[in-house]
Amino acid sequence: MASAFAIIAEPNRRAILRLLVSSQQSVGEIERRLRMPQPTVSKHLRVLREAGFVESTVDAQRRLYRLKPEPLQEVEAWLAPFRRFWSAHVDALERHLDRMESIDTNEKEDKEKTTRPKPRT
Amino acid sequence: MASAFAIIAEPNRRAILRLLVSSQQSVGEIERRLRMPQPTVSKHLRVLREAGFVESTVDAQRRLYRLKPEPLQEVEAWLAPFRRFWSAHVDALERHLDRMESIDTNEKEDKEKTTRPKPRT
DNA sequence: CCTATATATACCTTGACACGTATATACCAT
DNA sequence: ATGGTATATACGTGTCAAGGTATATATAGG
Repeated sequence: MASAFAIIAEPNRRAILRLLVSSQQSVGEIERRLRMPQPTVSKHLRVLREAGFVESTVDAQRRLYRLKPEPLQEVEAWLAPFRRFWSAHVDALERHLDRMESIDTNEKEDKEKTTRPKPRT
Repeated sequence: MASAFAIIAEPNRRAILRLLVSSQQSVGEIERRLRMPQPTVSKHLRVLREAGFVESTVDAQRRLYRLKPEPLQEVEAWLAPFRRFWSAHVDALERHLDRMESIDTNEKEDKEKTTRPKPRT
């Protein structure tokens, strides 16, 4: 059984979860809104369902999927101890998110220029 | 460039991050505390460093790694919209349990059709 | 310089997984 | 039953990441 973290590592699954925050959706609605092939949607929904992120009810031929809270609360719980730590660095987040927004789809692979050693103490 | 979610999908990396919450650690300390082979530690630290989760400073032959807040704050930011849903869900659950309290041992099959999807084009 | 210690990287193998295409199943209507 | 719609699954394929082992780099001390 995969951890909640592995489940939300997949961008399409995160998109589905975000979409379901507002309200439950049928597979077709998800497919249309996220412009994702139907088998892809169904397969990701299956993963999400088996991991407890969503549940479904039948409505004629449709299946309506909606969120279940537990797995994301597990992530939340893991994240909790870090909050004390980063409360001192709030302003740094906005700069970081701005950078992420502008870079976004950029894929850059750097060779070995990692950390410049600097004497400490 | 992998997203923060992909980075924390790996259990060993989450363990390293948890360990660094308390204070900065050298590679050897991480290796010993988590009982993880040294190349494994170094490789995960490299991934964490390139993703901005940690930074290092040199102390003689040692490298001391410490947390950086931004990527986990990004996760936190993504998680935020779900928190409203959780509280709503808890409320709904309580109302539901109140209803079930009077009905008690009834089997429940829900067939609500709240959203009526339109046929596709 | 030589050795020991601490950390990083290279190479290989293996397994997981995401995607596309095709097909199967379920349900409704005529 | 037939056809149409909605969703699920099976299969083949390519990619990518994690682990293990061996080795390379850096630094301290004699």
